[in-house]
Amino acid sequence: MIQFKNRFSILDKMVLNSVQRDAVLYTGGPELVFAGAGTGKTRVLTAKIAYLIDSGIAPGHIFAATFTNKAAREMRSRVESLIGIPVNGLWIGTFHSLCARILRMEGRAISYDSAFTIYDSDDQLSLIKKVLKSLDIDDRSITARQAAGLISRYKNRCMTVEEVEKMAKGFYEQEISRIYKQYQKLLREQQAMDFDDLLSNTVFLFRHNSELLQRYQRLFKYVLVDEYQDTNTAQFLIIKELCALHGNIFAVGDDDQSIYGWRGAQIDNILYFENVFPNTRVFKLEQNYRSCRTILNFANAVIADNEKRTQKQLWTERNEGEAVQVCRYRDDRQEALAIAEKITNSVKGKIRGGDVAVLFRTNAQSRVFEEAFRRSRIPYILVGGISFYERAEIKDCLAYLRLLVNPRDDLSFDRIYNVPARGLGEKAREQLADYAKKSSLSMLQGLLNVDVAALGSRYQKGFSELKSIFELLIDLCNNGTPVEKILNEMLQLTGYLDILNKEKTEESLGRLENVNELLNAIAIWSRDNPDKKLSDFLEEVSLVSDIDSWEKKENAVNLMTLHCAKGLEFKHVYLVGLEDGIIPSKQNFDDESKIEEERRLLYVGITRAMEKLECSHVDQRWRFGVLLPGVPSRFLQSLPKSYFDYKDESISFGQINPSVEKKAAMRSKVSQQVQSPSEMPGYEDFSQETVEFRMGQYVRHKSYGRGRILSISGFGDDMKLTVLFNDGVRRKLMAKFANFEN
DNA sequence: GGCGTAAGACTTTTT
DNA sequence: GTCTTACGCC
Repeated sequence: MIQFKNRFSILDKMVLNSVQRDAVLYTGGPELVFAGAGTGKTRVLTAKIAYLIDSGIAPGHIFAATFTNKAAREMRSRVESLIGIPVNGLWIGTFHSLCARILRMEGRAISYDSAFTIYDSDDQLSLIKKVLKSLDIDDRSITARQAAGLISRYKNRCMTVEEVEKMAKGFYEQEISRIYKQYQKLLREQQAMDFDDLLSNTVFLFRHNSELLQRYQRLFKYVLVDEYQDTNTAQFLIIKELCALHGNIFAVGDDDQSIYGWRGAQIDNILYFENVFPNTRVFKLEQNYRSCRTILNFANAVIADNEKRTQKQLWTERNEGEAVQVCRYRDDRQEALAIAEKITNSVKGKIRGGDVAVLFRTNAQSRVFEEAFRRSRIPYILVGGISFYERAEIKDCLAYLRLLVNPRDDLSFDRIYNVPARGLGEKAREQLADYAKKSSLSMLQGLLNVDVAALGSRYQKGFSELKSIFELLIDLCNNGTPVEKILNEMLQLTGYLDILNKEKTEESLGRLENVNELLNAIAIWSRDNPDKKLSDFLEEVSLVSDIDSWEKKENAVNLMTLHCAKGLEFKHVYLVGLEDGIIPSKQNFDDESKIEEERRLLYVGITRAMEKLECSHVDQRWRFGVLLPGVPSRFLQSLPKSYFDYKDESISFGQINPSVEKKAAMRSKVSQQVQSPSEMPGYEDFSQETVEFRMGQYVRHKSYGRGRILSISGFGDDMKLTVLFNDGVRRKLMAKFANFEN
């Protein structure tokens, strides 16, 4: 029995309302906290952990699952500042990272050793493509993507290969089950797990090793779960097993913010929580501290249209606030330009760029905004898109490092055996693969074992080069050489750096910079984590999300998807592209439960706003290079007009919204400080380059001479220019390295 | 076996 | 409009 004393010492440090306080203090078994948007969910969760530790439960006995690493990091540091001591042993992190930790220690029970590799979705897709080829399945009948989706669904429900095999009906399902079987076999052989495996393998591990399960049941005296509405079946099973003995589960969530159904999340987990955990005590946090009344009413009205939800109504003591605006624009370009202008006017007042967010349904929508912001010289941060660790050159580097930790990772071997090119192609690979298969070795193990001459004289040079590189790197690794030194050595030995250096195209310079950035990141990481190993670094890298590295910058406007925005708040929010087919997404038209999820997504977006909310839709939108017509989202159309002010801005040509302009002009006159963009504070935050290029512009390059810009593509750091030089050669340059002379 | 060009697909959201 | 893949030439 746990003794709870010092009841109030910790609580006194936190300002909690009475429901929050009751939720924190309750320790009588299963507990479910419905925490509406902005009702202080994180505060309660943090207080709960601090309270448990203060009551005598060692941090190492607490298991707390959050939705992002960022949330985990923040929560850990808040708990530490509350109780005043470090909580090193605390198990806090995403489900994926917590499971990875368990699997690294216990994987032997399911034939995985502690050095297994984590495959991201790209790797997963590559491996499935390989499987399709080996099973001779035409990728026009089943695409790798489809197979990946279905396999992921099986795994999310913790269905084993055998179970799927048994229930597969019809040709299609049987084919998928064949793919699943072969895919799992390859993963096992290569000692690799995909994201779903981290969860499902943990379930399988517990399922087949009751002693081990009991050990963890005793270890974790308290289980806390954030964002419970977004848990999938595998996560649910893990939780259920872990608290089967004591029932000490504390789940926090909001069914109205369940937006990951497409990833296997079961909203039923939260809705039927009380059926699964008997004698559950339910708390409902309904007082919202974030948004003003107009916004909250708007949000309540939108979500009220959903059938499948628990009854609740957010309320606030905050002021009425400005009316919610719904704007109609002519097309997405006008939408972006108009919003850029509105933001420009806002930042002339007391609003900073960092207080503002533009939220959209799909990543593709960010482009027009980037363009408009560049034009208006508004600093911005784009969250998501192609992440650093997905870039080809970074994945090459990581593949080398992965192989040093796990030599059985054939997928990584495939990636790099001829990178940089050393004359080894498909034929060469087959030679080595034959040998490896005969000797039951992985590709790299085979290479290290084989007499290279036996693989054919044509490939001897390439293979012996690769072999000696790895022999050297493995030596360094065994000597405990710092990771950045190993990577640096790899870059030198393989000639990767030389090739990039020689190439001198502006694109290669970009790649070079990325590689250097990786070296720096590793060096910093090693310094901060002196007792961690290369394998730890690789794991952290595999499990980072886009939002994990996001930091609010004072002056930079935030651009992100609605999914990314969950859990965040901004003074001003622009919800853009509210058209039927975008939100709700066309692909979810068929199913009412999916429509409800889309409505929740909109609800999540709305409830991010504190003071000002503008929703917008356009008549026409550029997609795939053509203009497509659009109608306002059904979610807007079903709303009584009393909840918002409607503005048709599609009719205004040229200068947009003169009334806003006039007001802003008046305000700046009063305050006597008109800021030109270049004097904007924190302008150095503006990573997006200050130089602007136009099509047709004449430029002079230090080595290529004079030329004319033919086309511009991409934005920010990725902006590329196609320039026709006077020597008649067309060259593609990275704008940020172009360094033109005047 | 490497490199360039052309056709095709593609956009939901992400640990 | 952009990215990936396939194919043909060197």
